[in-house]
Amino acid sequence: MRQIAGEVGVQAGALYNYTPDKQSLLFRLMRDHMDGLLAARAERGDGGGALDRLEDFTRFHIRYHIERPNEVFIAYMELRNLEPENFAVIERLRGEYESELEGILRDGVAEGVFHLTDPKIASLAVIAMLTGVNTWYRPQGRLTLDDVETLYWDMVRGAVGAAV
Amino acid sequence: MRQIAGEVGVQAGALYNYTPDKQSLLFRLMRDHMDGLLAARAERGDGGGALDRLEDFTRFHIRYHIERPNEVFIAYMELRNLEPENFAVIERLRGEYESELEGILRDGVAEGVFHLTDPKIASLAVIAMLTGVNTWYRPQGRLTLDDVETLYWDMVRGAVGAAV
DNA sequence: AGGCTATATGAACGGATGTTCAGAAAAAAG
DNA sequence: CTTTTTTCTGAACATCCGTTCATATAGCCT
Repeated sequence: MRQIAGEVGVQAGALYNYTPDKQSLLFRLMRDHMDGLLAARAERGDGGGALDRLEDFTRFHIRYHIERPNEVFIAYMELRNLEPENFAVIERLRGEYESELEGILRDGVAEGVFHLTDPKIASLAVIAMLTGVNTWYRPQGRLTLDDVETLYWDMVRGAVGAAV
Repeated sequence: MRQIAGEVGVQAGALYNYTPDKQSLLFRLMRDHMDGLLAARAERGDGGGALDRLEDFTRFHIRYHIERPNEVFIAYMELRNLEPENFAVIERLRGEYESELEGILRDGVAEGVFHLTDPKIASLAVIAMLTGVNTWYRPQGRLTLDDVETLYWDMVRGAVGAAV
């Protein structure tokens, strides 16, 4: 708390005009992040075939997460510091987001364009793969964000068994 | 330290007969984990074509990590608590492991069995995907470890552009 | 200008942390 | 059994942490 206050340019006590305690601050940070993610995702049109929707999801996920490295870092590293009740809320939101992808995968299987025996597991695998970009991507690196999106889209398309 | 001592059944001070300080304890834990991982990996035969070697890597990675959830958890969550010098050592070991996979992918591209424009990125993507199993797998779940291995192998094979 | 509300300070609190160390206890060696 | 070595205890240390609160400051309204 003293560190946060320091970066804001204020004493630690002053923070308690804005949050009842540290746990609430962390929770609101993480819930706002998930709300923002779900809202931004909802803005994307969900029309078209499963293949197009999966490509859109892939590019969206990478871009949204890369643009918010701090939130993403906290969302993953501080999960264990949430009180059980707060943890449950965040996990539910995360589940909602995963269901978005799972729905696309199921539709694609139904369309016959994806070949997956377990869309639920596949959605977790794809999200893990995509979120992994945050651990190595550097804006000044050799790849543009567009390059990265395309590379990952190729891999995701293959992973779900879509034709080349 | 008091918590660790408690689980061992000893007072905190006694731990300092076995480690000079907390940082060394964490570092040794993580280095031993990486050493073990590399050693276990080295024991696997590296003969055969790239496709077989990739399948072996996939199954090996999932199984080795699932059998050591605590070490893996610490290896990921406590990275930021390593002093720079120690961090560099762990990162180098991790790089060694990633290079194993990258080598397989490069060989597969050379053989014409994989279709990847960037084997380095692909290796990171595959490892992220595989390690993700640790976040959801539960031994009493609906899938056996063998099921999981096979599901992921199907996805990995597709992701690297291998023929079905 | 004066009063009111919102916000900030700075010291203090109780408790947790990593670490040290003199002395007790336990184990090994003779 | 006695001595020596290894291991453990229990208290103490300095420092850090989240949080509270009386007091001071700042901004706004009339």
